Amino acid sequence: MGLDQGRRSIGARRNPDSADAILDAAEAVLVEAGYSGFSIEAVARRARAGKPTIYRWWPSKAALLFDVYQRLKRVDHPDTGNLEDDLVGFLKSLFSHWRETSSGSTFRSLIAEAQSDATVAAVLAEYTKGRHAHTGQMIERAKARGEVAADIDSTLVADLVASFAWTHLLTNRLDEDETTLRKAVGYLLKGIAADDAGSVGAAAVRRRRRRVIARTTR
Amino acid sequence: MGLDQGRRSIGARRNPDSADAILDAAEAVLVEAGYSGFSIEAVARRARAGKPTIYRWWPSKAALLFDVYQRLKRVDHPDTGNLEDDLVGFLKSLFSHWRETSSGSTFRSLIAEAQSDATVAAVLAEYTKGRHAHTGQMIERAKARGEVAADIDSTLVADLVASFAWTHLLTNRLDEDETTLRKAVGYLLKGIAADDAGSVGAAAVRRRRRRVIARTTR
DNA sequence: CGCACGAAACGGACCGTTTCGTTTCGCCGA
DNA sequence: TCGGCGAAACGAAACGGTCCGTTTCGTGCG
Repeated sequence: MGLDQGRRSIGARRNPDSADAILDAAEAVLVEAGYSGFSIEAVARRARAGKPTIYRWWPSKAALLFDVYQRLKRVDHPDTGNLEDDLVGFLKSLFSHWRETSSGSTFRSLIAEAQSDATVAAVLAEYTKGRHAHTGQMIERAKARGEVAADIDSTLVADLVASFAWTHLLTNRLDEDETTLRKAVGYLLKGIAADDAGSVGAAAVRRRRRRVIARTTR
Repeated sequence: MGLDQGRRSIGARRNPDSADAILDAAEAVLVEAGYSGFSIEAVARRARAGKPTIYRWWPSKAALLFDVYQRLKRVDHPDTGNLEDDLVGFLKSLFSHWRETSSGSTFRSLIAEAQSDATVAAVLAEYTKGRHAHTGQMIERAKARGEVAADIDSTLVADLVASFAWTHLLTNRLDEDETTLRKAVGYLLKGIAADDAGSVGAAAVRRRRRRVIARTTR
């Protein structure tokens, strides 16, 4: 299910060039004019496309934003064998991706849009649920290694991590330095650590950690 | 400093009835039509007021929202002598206040508005900084009691708690049950606990806790 | 022919501002 | 103390402008 459900799919022969031009233009407008300047008319002007063409394929502004975001999305969910490094790495990757591509503004706009459109809110909720699953897996892996207590609610922990990320995005604090990130993750991690993995053992775990090639999710 | 800085202040004799009617109308419109239906024209119609009257006193939609919010704001920062209860109580109070008054929709709208208006973002940032101070004091009190480790960054912890609250507001999850709240707070708390206040000692602390009349901040 | 396209124009909503004529209120002089 | 005058805030209406989402047109391509 998605925001673009309204698109005609039977017998449609959409012009791919046109669609790309529109997505390119949407991205450009968002970067140059910001969310407040992001209108279908502006995108159409920029893409030298007609408004009906946009409306034919994207039922709403949010659907267009969503496609722009998904075209850009590329975030690491590292697997280093150590949860702290995994989480800090994930957040660093996410923040820099949000900062350095138009993906940050796009996602901010989507969240803002969701505040006035229940449909967008629903799609965004489902989407983030899927995202949380990836983070949850990082925590489950740590649980399997005995790094994290077995009775920990990994969904809730993933939610806490995501909350941290969202708030930093929304309040324009994506430039947070690694020290602060590590401190925040550290507080949380100590709170969910397995009882036999005290602060002494943690150093041992870190020494033991495998360096695994980061997995990149689409 | 505020969003309403533009108001005339010298020799102004604003009609208080009119101002109240406008704030009442703004609140009503927000509740009945939601953020997407919240327009200056709609508020003016509802208040049987002229648009210029609104623009005379509030330079922007956000300034009006901000005044509506501040008129409603009333959240407990409890002091029970136990940080977990303080934080859970604070969150419960905040969530129910957001849920049961128009204050939640108003704050959501403000956050959304901040995504497209840098001025609003700045004011909101300063406002939340002030709010965080209250939460920070709860943590500092716990630090003084020896409940929390001395080297903990209470600002960062307050930030984490606020992130949790914001995200729940923005994703329409203000109905979170106390168990989940307590679990989330618990994870964080164990992470920042003083070393000599292990999970065994925590129960003792809880038994020892003072029940203090909750302080209500404006 | 069928269909997607760009362009143009539609009615409608809201923006922020300007121009009206009216009402309210503070001040000041009688 | 009281009456009146002027300033200021008011509601209503209308302005030009932008954007909405839709409709209509002529064009071009398969």
